[in-house]
Amino acid sequence: MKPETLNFFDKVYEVARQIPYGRVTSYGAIANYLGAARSARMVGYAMNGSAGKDVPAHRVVNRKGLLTGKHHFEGTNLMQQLLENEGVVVIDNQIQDFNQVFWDPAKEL
DNA sequence: ATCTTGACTACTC
DNA sequence: GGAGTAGCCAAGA
Repeated sequence: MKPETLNFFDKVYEVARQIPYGRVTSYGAIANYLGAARSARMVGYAMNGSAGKDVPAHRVVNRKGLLTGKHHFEGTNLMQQLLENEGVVVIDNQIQDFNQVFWDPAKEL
């Protein structure tokens, strides 16, 4: 495995892992940071393999702050519970004050 | 190599 | 303004 040929997934994992506590980001933001702005779907897809890793996938949501991927978690409300536990207000799978808790890796990293 | 799929996003109606 | 359609890219079969 070549260093410069790091899998897209691995890059996503590294970025997602650096998401600060109590913050969230969007798939598109991560994809943009990786240089693949149009691969937002891939980011989410990558999260699919984040299970068992230190990747806080629950901090990654779509650009609307909606917990679209909550179904991929164990429980249906686990993702929301985790976010709320970090201080993020989530109501009905929708992150409140998304703009405030939003964390852009391309700008803050 | 071709086709399908997917935790997305943006544009249109 | 809610819902539908299309475009995108990368990975797996």
